[in-house]
Order: sequence, then structure tokens, then C-alpha cells
Amino acid sequence: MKDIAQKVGVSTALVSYVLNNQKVNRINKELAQKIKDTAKELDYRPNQLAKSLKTAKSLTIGLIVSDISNPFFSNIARIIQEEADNSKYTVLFGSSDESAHKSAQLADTFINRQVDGLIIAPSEGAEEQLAYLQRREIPFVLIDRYFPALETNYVALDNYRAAYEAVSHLLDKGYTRIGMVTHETGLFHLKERRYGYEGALKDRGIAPHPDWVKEISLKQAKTAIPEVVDQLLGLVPRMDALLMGSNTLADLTVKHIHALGYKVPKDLAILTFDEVESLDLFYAPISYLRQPLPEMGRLAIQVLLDNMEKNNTQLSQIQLPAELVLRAST
Amino acid sequence: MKDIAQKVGVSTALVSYVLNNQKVNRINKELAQKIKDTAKELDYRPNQLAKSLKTAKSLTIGLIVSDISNPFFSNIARIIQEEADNSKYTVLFGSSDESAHKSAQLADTFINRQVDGLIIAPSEGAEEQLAYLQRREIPFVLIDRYFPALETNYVALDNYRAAYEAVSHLLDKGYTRIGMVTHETGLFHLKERRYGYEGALKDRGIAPHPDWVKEISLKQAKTAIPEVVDQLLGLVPRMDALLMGSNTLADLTVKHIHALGYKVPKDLAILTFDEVESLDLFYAPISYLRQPLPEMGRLAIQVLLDNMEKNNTQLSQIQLPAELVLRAST
DNA sequence: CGAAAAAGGTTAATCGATTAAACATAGGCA
DNA sequence: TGCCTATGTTTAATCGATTAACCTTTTTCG
Repeated sequence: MKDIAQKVGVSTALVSYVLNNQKVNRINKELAQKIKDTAKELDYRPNQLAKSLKTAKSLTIGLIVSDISNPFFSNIARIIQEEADNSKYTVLFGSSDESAHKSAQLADTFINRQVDGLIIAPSEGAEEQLAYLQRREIPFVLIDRYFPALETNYVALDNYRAAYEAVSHLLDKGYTRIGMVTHETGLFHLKERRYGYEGALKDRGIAPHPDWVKEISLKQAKTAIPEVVDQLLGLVPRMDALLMGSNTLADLTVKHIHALGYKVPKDLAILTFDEVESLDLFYAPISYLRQPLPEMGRLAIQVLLDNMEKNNTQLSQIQLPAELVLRAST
Repeated sequence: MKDIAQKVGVSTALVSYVLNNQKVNRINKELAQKIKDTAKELDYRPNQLAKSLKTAKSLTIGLIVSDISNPFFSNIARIIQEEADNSKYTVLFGSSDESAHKSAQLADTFINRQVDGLIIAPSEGAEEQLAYLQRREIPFVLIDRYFPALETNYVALDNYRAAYEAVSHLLDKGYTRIGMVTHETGLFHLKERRYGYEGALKDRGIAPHPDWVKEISLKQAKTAIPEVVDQLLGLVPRMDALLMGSNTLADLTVKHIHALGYKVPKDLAILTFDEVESLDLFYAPISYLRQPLPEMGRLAIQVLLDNMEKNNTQLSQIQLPAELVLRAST
């Protein structure tokens, strides 16, 4: 800016006004044009850091997910970045790897960089960190997961209803011994899936049996699945349907029962949360609960922007419905 | 910082020195401790923007890929972000959607934010933009793709060799009428794949036939695949093997020939670039050329950091070998 | 004609840090 | 005693913008 001012022979203030289209009616048109031309000629690029420092608006948001390489999150990330871009925002991102500590560290880094807001898929134990954000009045929106005890914005699936509908569908189809394999975690959204499962059974007069539900840790799904599935299939009489709590679990489970020689859906019906691309060409395409990822991303950024720009303090707690996509496995 | 200085009764300069562990041997230890304590007490967070503005180092890098929701890139992104984090860098990202214009816009935005360097998967027509970066002496590394005419850093697959080895393998297995389906594009890395394919055929005394290679546009693969595959299968005598230029193409092709009732590999062998998760449970798991994604990400960031920090002007042009993973489809 | 209004610009403080240079006090030593 | 060196801290300029407040000059008009 200094260079431009010098070259044109004016003050930097004027250059700033012109380049930001401010006080347009107070500035000589020819001079303004000359300034603009010179800016172009010198290939002037505004230093966004200086701008942000002065205006206390960084036009940056931070995105923290558990794993950006997970299609679920990378699909959301894609949307979020695009929508942010449309509103002149840039996105910083990081993977927390399901660690509340890492997540907090990322948030700290982002805060030091003065992000205007955060979109977070919180890990177990993130409550404290979120409370901290609230104290500092840093706008944020949770995605995918949330904490019912915390008054925060969130955009998530209506997990209870989704599981409920999935199980209802299985019951409608005549399956009665319906098991569930899910993740062992305190995360509310996964608990909801279990409650939905149990609720649907109860409403049809079937008492949920503890042996029918297997919870396995997030980290060692790969080794635990065979064991757990074997247990479910070892029950007498055998389970005739399984609801899977996530795409990872479905993938591993189907591969296992396929190796064992069970036929889907004759021996065992399968229905899962999330789309499982890896099972697309399985002889019995798997029925699943599709999450509206683009919509989640869009809403998340929209809610965040509303909060940031309009200083809108009203909470947005959005639960989206899953779409039950029926294929050959149920 | 001002608050800390005031509370302790010193100048902000001293606070800065202490908090950055500078001039340690010149500063009163007790006082230093008091400053540190007070900083903690006041929950002091350094404003990275101000810091960057002054030091002309933003500790930020920009990542531009064509589509972050593509597993290929999201896997690389995951690594890049982690490695960057380890070196105190934060990552901005954006998807260019294979548009050189969008890519240039993203780069501009990132440059205005004073990124210290860029990692780019360039689109067709990006040469100009890259030349601009060079003129401005902004460090960058290309990933996945590069331009042989441009003297830039890059980390990519040795596509010629990969295709060559893939075809050689097919020939070894006794296939002789080997077709190829690839993307229609000026991008060098994809051309290399075709050259590798042709090179391998020639070296075995088979003249590459133009009808054997089908190039389809990046955008309309979905609609073009059936047609193109039908053409290949309509040749007399029929093709007995296909090399696919990308995971997307393989996915669509396999689904199509499966629908047509062809048996793999009896009727047609299939070998593809990239891993194709969606075909994991296909009755004949697809052989593929695995790209070393983690290594690519790691190298990319390493080369970039070397360039940025050590002012290393030496070019790093890295071509990594693909791993031929043989399964049932060949 | 002369005062107020309009037009067109400039000054200078500020955002939150960093850092070279200056300053002040105390101790060492001939 | 007086000069030098260490030690410990402050001053003030700076990074690249923004913007309220102020200053000139020219018009307008009763």
C-alpha cells in the first residue's frame, strides 16, 4: 500500500479507502481509478494478516474432525470449505484422532490464529474444552456428535429415530432375533443408536436382550469383530438380523460372515449406518441408513456464520433424518 | 501481553522475551517466573496474526487438491496435516475441482494470508499460475501431478513404470489383447500411464492399436463408461484384459461388465490404478497398483519445509514406485 | 460579499506482537 | 576513585493494514 500511495502521490489512507470501496462519493473518481490501476500494475495483494489484526476479523474458520481421511468427514469437509469460500472464509483443518486432548490442542492453535469460529466433531471427553470455548465466547457448531447436557449449536443425525426405523423395518420384514454391533463409547450419538434399537424392539413387544448387543472399542474393531460376530452367531437360536453401528463395523462384519460362508440375507440380514462403498459389489448389496452429508455441512456452516456475523446467540440444535436405503441385504 | 506487563509491572518487551525464552541469561529468574505465572493466570494466548505480521512467517501452509472428498487426497491430507502440525505449521485447504481458475483463486487467497508455502495437486492449465508462484518466490511442491516442462518440486508416482509393470504382468499371465481405459486430459501423469502401457506392449512385440485405448473426459465418466466398455468388448477378437487409469473408472467399469454378465478374470482380466474399496467384496477382488499415499504426503511436506526453512533452492523431483497388488482379477 | 456546506485528502492512533538499541545500576579492578 | 563490564530492563520503531478526526480548498447561496 505504501508503494501505491507513493507512486500515485497520495496517503495510504486514501489508497485504503479506494481499494475497499469506502467513502466512494467523497473521492475524486479519476484519482480513485488511478489508484486502482496502480494497484493492479504493482500486483498489490492485501496482507490479510494485517487486515485481520486491525479489524479483529480473520475470515477464517477451523474445522476439527476425528479423521479427515474418513469419507464421512472428507465429504462434509468438501462442502464446508466450498460454502465457506462463497462467504469469503478460509478453512483451517485438523484431525483429532478421537482424542479430546489433540482436539483441544488444535482448537488452541486455531484460536491463536484468531479463527472467527469452529466446526467440531467432538471426541469423548470434549465437554471441558467446549465449555472453555463458551466462556471465551468463541462461536462453534458441533457436527455428527453432541452432548445433551451442553447448550451448544449442533447439526447431527437423529440417531434414535434412524435406529428405530431401521429396526422397525427389520421387524416388518419378519426378522425377530435382531442383534446390534456398535462402538463402545460414551459418545451420545452412538448411545442414541442403541436406544433407538432397543426402543423399536420394546414397542413391538420384544425385550431387548443384553447378549444381543455387542459394543467394541473404536480402536480395535478389526480384531474384535470376528470374535463378537461369532458370539452373536453362536446364540441359540441364532440371530437372524444385525444392525451395524457404523460403516467400519459393517465392512468388517460382512467380510467376516462372508468368509464363514453365511448367506445374506437368507442366513442373516444386515443393515448398517452410513454408506459402505466397499460393499457395493457384494452379491447382496447392503441396506443402509444414509446420512445427508451435504446438508449437514451446509447447515453447519450456515449456523456458524449466523452466529458469527449476526451475533445471533440463539442456539441451533438440528437433528436431520436418515434415509433408509433398502437393498438386497434385508 | 499488555495486561501481563501491567500486572507484573514491567514492559511488554520483557514479557515477550520471557515468553519466547529469549535472552534467558540476561533476565532475572524470579521475575521471569512471575511473568510466566501471570501469563498462565491470565490465560494468555499469543496472537499469531500479530506475531506473523511482525516476523513475516505465518507458520501456515496451503493445500490445494482437486477434491478433498476423494479418498486419494483425503488420505494424503491427513498425513500432511499431521506432519505439518509436528513442525508447528497449520494447514489451510481447498478443492479446485479440476479447475485451474479455482485453483489460482485459492492460491491467491492463501497468499494473501501469507502462507509460507503451498502443496498443490495442479489441474490442467495450471502452468501459468505455477510460473507466477515461482516469480513471487513462493515455495511450493506439486503432488500427484506435475509438468515436465516446468522446473518445480514434485512428488508423484512413476506412472510410466507403473503402467509398464502392470501391462507386463498381464502379458506374463498370457493376456495379449490388452485394452486401456483412461481419462481424456492433457495432464502429464495420465499421459505417462498411457505411454507406459504402450511401451510395455511394444517391448513385447505387440503394436498398440488405437482402438484399444479409450479416453473419456473427467467430468462424464459415469455416462461414458458403458459405451466405451461396450466398444472395447465389441472388438473382434475381444479384448481379454483391461488396464484402468483410475479408481473411479475401475469402479464404473467393473459394475458395468458385472451387469453384463462377464466373468472376471475368465472373460476379462481387470487391473487398475489406485485402490478401489468399492470392489473389495467383489467375487474377484481386483488387482491394482497401489500408490504410497502416506509416503507421498510425508515427502511433500518434507520437501516443502526444506525449501521454506533452509531456503533450499535445490529442486526435489521425486517419483515413487507403485506396488503391484495381485488379487483374483488377473 | 461572506459564512456555511461540500468535496477531497491527510494525520496519526491503533491492532498485538518483536527486537535493535539505549539506558540504568551494580560490581570488578587497577 | 574512576572506568569498564555485566546484568537487567525499557524505549520506540516496525510489520501492513484501518479509520476517526481533522484540515484545506472550492462551491453554494441568502
